[in-house]
Amino acid sequence: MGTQASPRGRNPRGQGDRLRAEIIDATLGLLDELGDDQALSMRAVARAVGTAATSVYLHFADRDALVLATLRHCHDDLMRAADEAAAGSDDPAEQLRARVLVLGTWSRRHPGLYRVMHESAVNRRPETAFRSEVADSTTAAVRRCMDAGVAPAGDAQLVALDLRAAVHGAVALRLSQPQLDWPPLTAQIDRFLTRLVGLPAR
Amino acid sequence: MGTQASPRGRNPRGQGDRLRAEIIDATLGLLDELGDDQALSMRAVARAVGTAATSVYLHFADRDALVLATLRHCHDDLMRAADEAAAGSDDPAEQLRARVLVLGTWSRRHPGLYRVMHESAVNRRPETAFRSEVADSTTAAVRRCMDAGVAPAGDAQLVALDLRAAVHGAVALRLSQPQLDWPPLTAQIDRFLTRLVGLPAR
DNA sequence: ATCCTAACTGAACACTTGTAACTGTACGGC
DNA sequence: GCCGTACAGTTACAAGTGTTCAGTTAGGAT
Repeated sequence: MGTQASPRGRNPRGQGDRLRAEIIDATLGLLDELGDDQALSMRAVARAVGTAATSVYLHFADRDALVLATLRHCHDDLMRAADEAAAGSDDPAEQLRARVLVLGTWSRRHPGLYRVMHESAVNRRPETAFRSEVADSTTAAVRRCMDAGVAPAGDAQLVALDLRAAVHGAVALRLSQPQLDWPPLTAQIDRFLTRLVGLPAR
Repeated sequence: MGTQASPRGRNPRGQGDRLRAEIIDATLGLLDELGDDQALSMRAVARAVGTAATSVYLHFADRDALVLATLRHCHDDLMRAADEAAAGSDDPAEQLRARVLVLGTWSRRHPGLYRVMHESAVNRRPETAFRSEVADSTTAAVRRCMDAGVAPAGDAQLVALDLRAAVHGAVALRLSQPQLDWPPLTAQIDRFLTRLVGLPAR
């Protein structure tokens, strides 16, 4: 329980940011366990890092700032994963599929973090505008499919919204009731790609 | 702020359960405001009812029991609304549509409660098995569409799951970022009914 | 008028929380 | 040798939490 890290030594002069990185890292872990940003306590973060509770305030103004910074970190990681997955193919359809599947695999690897990113009250604050990047990249991928003719022409933004909603719903249902046994997510996502976007069946 | 109800008088002899109903009612209101069952405090409930904090324990063993009872109440209300809506038509397609639309309108009327019902950690407990009733009723409605020939035959359970996921996703996205302006939910649900279930376009 | 008991209350325990104010400590330059 | 400063820890406070326990009231039966 008392996941007290080894008594950390002080950082050398120029590297005061090292503690900052450790704090964000610990916060990522805690948020993933908790699945709720409101349940995160500064003291728990400090305990996990092995530092004094007040030392967190040297790098983050308050709890909200810490959560926000951590979620931004999280978001960048998710975006990078999506971009990397899409880079594996030249086919726009495969790129869209890869991009969407990343959401599924990422949510399985970091269930709590996925929940915090999508359900937390922080999303209602303007500082989390970065979240729209994921939406925009999906819309762009859908549009490329239409332009390439692998998907019927249409309102890319609306189609992308339908796809995002469906995929998020599929993921969210699985996260909220993990004790049930769900049919494979990948097949469900493929159905969404076929029926909502109009990609050819695999 | 101090939503202190009028100093309530004691209930007559046989009607001790009246306080129980008032407590559940207050809890419904608080959970809808908070959108998170972990943020609910027994003292806040007591304040809202206008009673002593300890009196809550006369009717509920602990906080979890109170939340569970409240969610069960909530669920019954949702099911009744869906059944009533479906009773308005004889066409299985219209019945399915009405049933699904109820989820949308209910979520708009009780955003916080919808979130608690779908996102709360209580869902991972076996006592919330009643949640599957909503899923089952949707599956049955889909199957009736297939049997009546208004939807192409197929795996009703799988189709219903796709539909539920999509609708829940559409609702959840809107709830988690209400500051964005979303296209109409009804039209989106109709697209889902057409493309995922195969109902004729309206 | 008495008593029983259902219905309810107040005070208290043993915490946890965010955060401000203060107090060190060791390293690099002088 | 000295000292400023970047980096950190200690102490403390006021507020809040779930829950328990020992009462206290009042309505109905005797």
